[in-house]
Order: sequence, then C-alpha cells, then structure tokens
Amino acid sequence: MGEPRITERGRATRQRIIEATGQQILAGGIGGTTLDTVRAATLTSKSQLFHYFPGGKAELVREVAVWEGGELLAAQMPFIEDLGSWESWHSWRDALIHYYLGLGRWACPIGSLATQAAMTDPELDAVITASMATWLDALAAGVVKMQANGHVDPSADPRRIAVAILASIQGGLVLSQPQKSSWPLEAALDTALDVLHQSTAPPR
Amino acid sequence: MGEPRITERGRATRQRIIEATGQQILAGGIGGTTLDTVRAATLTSKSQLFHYFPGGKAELVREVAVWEGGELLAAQMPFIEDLGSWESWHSWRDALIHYYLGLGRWACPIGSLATQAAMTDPELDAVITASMATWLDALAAGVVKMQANGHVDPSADPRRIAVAILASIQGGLVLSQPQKSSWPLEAALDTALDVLHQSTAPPR
DNA sequence: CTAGGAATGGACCTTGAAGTCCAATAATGA
DNA sequence: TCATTATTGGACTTCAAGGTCCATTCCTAG
Repeated sequence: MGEPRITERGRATRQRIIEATGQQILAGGIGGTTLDTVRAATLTSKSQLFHYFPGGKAELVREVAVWEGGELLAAQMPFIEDLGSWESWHSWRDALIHYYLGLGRWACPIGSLATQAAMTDPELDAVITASMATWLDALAAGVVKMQANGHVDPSADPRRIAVAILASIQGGLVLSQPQKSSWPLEAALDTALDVLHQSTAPPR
Repeated sequence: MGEPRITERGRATRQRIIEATGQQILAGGIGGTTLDTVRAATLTSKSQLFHYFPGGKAELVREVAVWEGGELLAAQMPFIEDLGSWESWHSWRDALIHYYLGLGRWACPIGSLATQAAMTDPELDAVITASMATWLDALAAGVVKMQANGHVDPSADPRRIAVAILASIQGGLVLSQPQKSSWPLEAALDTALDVLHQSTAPPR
C-alpha cells in the first residue's frame, strides 16, 4: 500500500485548489465557501476535490490553513528571523502591513480561521495553534535579541511582549475590517512597538 | 395594521431564545448553531422562532448581536462611564476580565461575530460596527478625561490610544482561546494600558 | 363568559451542499 | 508499444437545515 505517486500536473491542480479555497475563505468565510464554488473557480470536478483531499472539506480547509500559515511567515522574511535591531523591527512591521494590504481585505487568514472554526474542528485548531505558536516564538526570539543587544530592558518578559505585539496585530485587524482602512492596525501595532522602545518591564 | 401586542410571556420566550442562541454561537459559532438546536435548548417550536424572528436565522443572529453588545457594555458599568482616574481604569479592566471569565470561554461575543459574518450579512455588520464604535467612543472619552485631569499627555490622540486598547482586548482574546487561559488577554491589555501610564504621544 | 388575538406544537416542504461512484482520458514507466 | 496508474468529468445520492403552514391551546379584554 504505497502512497499514490503524484505527478507534477496533479500537484499543480492540488495547489490551485488550495489557493482558490484560501481566497474564498478570506472573502466569505468557511461557511461562505462551498465545494461547488471552489470547483467552479478552479475548473475542476467534484472527484478531483476528493481525490486530492479524501477527508473532504474539513481536510481541504486544514491544508489551506497550513499553506496560509506558511505564506504569512514567508511574507515576514527575512526580517522575522532577525529582529535584532530597530531597523529590522521597522522593516518587519512594513512587510507585514504590506502583506495584509496585498490580501485586499483587512483580515488575517490565520486569525480569522482561529475564531471561525477552532471549536468545530480540533485538528484545524491544532494547525492554527501551531502556526500562532511559531509566530509567537519568532517574535519572542527577536525581543530576546534586543535584550542581548542592550536595546531592551533585560528584566522584561519576552513572551509577554511578544503576546502583546501579536495581539495588537490580530485585534488591529479586527478593528480595521469595518473601517476598511489600515489605520487601526497600524495604530495598534505601532503603539505596541512603542512599548518595546520604552523598554519597560511590566509594573503589574 | 398595528404591531401585534406582545404579552409578558411572549417577551420572556423571545428573550430565552436570544440568550440560548447567544450561548450556542459563542460555543460553536454561527455555523455550528442551528434553529433545531436552539429549539431544543429553549423547549420551543419552529413556529415560535419565526413568530418572534420573522426574518429567520439572520434576524435572530442580529438580535443576539444587539443583546450581546448591551451585555458587554453593561458589564463594564459603571467604570466605562468614568475612566477619569487610574483607579477607574483599573476597576474597568478588572470588570472586563471578569465578564469574559464569566462567559466560560475566552472569546468576545462581539469580536468573534465580527470576523464570522461581517462579509456575509451587511445588516449584521452594521450592528457589530455600531457596537464597536460605541465601545471605542467610551474609551476615547475616558482618555480625554485623563488628559483633562492632567494624567495623560494632552498631545496624544485619544482615538488612537482607544483603538490600541480595544485591539489589545480583541487580539488578546484571539490568543487566549487556544491557550485556554486569560494570560494572553491580560498581558496584552495591561501592556496597552501601560502606554496610557507613560503618557506617550506616538513618535511615528 | 366569550370572542379574538397571541402563543405554541409539529408535520411538511425545499434547497443547497457534502459526499459517492463509475466511466473515460491522459500520462508514465517498463 | 502496452499495461498500469494518476487524473479528470459529471451524474447521482443523501442529508441536514432553513423555512412554510395550519391546527390547537392559552390568555386577555370587553
């Protein structure tokens, strides 16, 4: 019972399905995305969807989450791997905003999935959680570097700062959506980054 | 064609439906909430649901949003109307955390609805947006009071600070959900409030 | 006490979307 | 070339969930 060999053509079709589904989920949510609309958008047939995603819609959505997580991280490269200087943080911040801008919609592919389906599908929840954890780790590592370089108070908790920054991104996007503008996101994120500048250890 | 007179009994049933639906949406999202499960939970019949909400599920969800918005605001009373002193902010913060704790799940009834159905239902979107705006206004008014009382730098933009705080709440909840703990929410919110303490005008 | 309207019960209809199945075609490797 | 397997097409089935309808019961005002 070997894995079915997959050809280049098949791989491309599979990828096309994932990306189209990602688009539709971002535009209309999981509920607003049906296998039929995906099929239409990708010029595929029902059997193909289940050929590449035997687990049906649930598996497809999970694969979308995995892929979106990768895209999100890739969009922050190479700065997310540095974050050891103010310039690096600034570049990272710009790259992130630019990524969300490119999506054409003020929403986080990962964050919105988190609120939509965490309780419904435990496996999807695991994917989302892992993606968030990776992201959080990267930010925390950056804070540690800043501390090592003497730019940030060494007594501050890196994970706590990282959480605050990540939360400002997610929350900023929630508020940006109705405003159809990036300003809430930018305001929230920049405010969170100011905290880093001020090198404060939390008083509470 | 006068409005149908509504009796006390009817009003109670209607309210029971709204609250049960709110519970289910919080637990399983809009997609995970069906009229049948609501009917079962409220010991009502299909006809009652449509009797009180002729617009069907969409109208019911909207009414839930309105009600949840009211509850959320009420939970922050009376502090949200003050916010003119550090003690007031602190009490407000505690009341808010306590409210979310009482929900038994780390999610915002309003914020999660925002991500779930903004694009699907414009009318629901309007309700959510209005609720957020009210909340934001209250926080901004508090910041203005703090400035008037000489506790915060008068050159700071109150709405910007309010957005940062609200974003930290929404984002903190997004991160708290997978952790099943309040600490991300508290970390994010407290960090945002620190900014207020430091009376900083945004440098960017 | 009684008529009319509110409240309720529940069977029934309809639709949309997930998922199944089998046949046909294209590619690949021996 | 040819057998095998991946890929594709699309009809068909199933079922959950929203929504309709009408009969029945309960309440209230006059």
